[in-house]
Amino acid sequence: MFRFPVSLGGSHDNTKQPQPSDEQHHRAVMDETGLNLLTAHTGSEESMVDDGLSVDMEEKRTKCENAQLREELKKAVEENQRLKEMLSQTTNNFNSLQMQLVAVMRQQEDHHHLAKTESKGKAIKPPEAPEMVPRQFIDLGLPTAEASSEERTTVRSGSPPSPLENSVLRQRGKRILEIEESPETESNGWGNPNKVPKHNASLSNCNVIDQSAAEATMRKARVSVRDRFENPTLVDGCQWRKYGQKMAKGNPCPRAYYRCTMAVGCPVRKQVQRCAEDRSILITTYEGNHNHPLPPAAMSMASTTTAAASMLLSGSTMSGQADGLMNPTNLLARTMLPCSSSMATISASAPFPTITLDLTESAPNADNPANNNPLMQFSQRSGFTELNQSVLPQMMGQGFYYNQQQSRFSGLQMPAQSLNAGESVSAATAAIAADPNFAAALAAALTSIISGSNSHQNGNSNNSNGSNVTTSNVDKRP
DNA sequence: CGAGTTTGACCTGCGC
DNA sequence: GCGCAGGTCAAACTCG
Repeated sequence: MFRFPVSLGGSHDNTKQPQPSDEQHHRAVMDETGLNLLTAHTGSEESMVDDGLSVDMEEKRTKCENAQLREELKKAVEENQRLKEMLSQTTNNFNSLQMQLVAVMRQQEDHHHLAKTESKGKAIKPPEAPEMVPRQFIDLGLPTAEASSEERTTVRSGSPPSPLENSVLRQRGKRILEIEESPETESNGWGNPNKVPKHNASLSNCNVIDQSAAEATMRKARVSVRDRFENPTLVDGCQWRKYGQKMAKGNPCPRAYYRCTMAVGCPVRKQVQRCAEDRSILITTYEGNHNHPLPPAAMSMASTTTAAASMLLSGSTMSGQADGLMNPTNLLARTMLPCSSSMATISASAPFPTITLDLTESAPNADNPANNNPLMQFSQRSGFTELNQSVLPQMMGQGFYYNQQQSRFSGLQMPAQSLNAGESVSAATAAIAADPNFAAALAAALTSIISGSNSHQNGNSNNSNGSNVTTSNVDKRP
């Protein structure tokens, strides 16, 4: 069984182990805001006031502290060892899955080639249905009716290949992605969304228009996070570069604009502004999806915000696609809502659909750092077991990079209140399977858990790992 | 010297 | 059409 005991709740750690990055976090907060915010007291150093104890007493205390530190170190080493084992096992599973994928793709390719060869003898070739399996699984580009997978890849706007995609292509001997920077991409890469070429609308292909609209919608969807700026959760682990600052109307504090610089062409931007009413509150608004894997430190926030964005969109687009249960974002749409009344609000009146995650309010169990992360809250509030508490956040954080690109829009219209644990687990399994990295290992683990603990499972076939490879082809890519 | 920040100018959308 | 506000660009500047 796979267990991921790593807490992704931002930089919080249940074990309260020494965190040398705390100071960096706070400095980063200050840098990020560009607002010269004061940093909070970072040290946990205790008062060293002489209380009159004798030297012996102090020595005893020092020894005691040393023992405690050694104990913590020992625990950390054990934890590290466990993580290493898990990593190697996961890597093995990933490799095997990848090999299977390549085999399937080669089969498909051969089949396709064969069909083409046969059709060459005929004057008119009947329209072919797109190859669904490979694209659904690996092609993160927007599917068009006539574009081949290679074409779709090149159309993509400035997004570097995913590791999986790249590796597959490497194995196919095609390094397409290295030459994918089209002139349009160059000119638009960072381009102002407002500067999206208008001639696009004149393209004859309606799909292109739909895609543009879909992209625009997704691009405009925002997730706003309110948090006190001393909360390191806001330091999301990504690298940001400030590209502008502006005074916003109605707020004496300037708004700073940042873009993600962790990968060339990453479309994610964020705005940081202090709350006008309470200047100790930072409002960070994220926009867009990362096109690169995120560092662990960034997983928590990124998964939270992108999940919220996806939730927002899946609830607003109402596409009615049949892939609802296969979409991990729907899982969040279904799981976050029931518990999000106090921490997440959706604004329909805003210029762009925006969901606000308010992390300033402490949860009842305030001593639990996980409460700062809505996803953690979800996993706890929804009655998930230890498995879910450990696996789900990890899976979400790890998987969203791919998941966002595979299924942007989905149409799950299931009332949030109807969610039950069984469905959650089913959806969780689907979500896991949508992530190429962890599909094999985690889906197997979850399935075994489900079959063991959820005898009342409703028998929904969507929860099985077998069908997950054919995830939605509704959307797919920024 | 390169990377990041600052800041005024510019562009675009929207309401009137 | 005009003005306003939000958002972005890019040259100048700063910093390590």
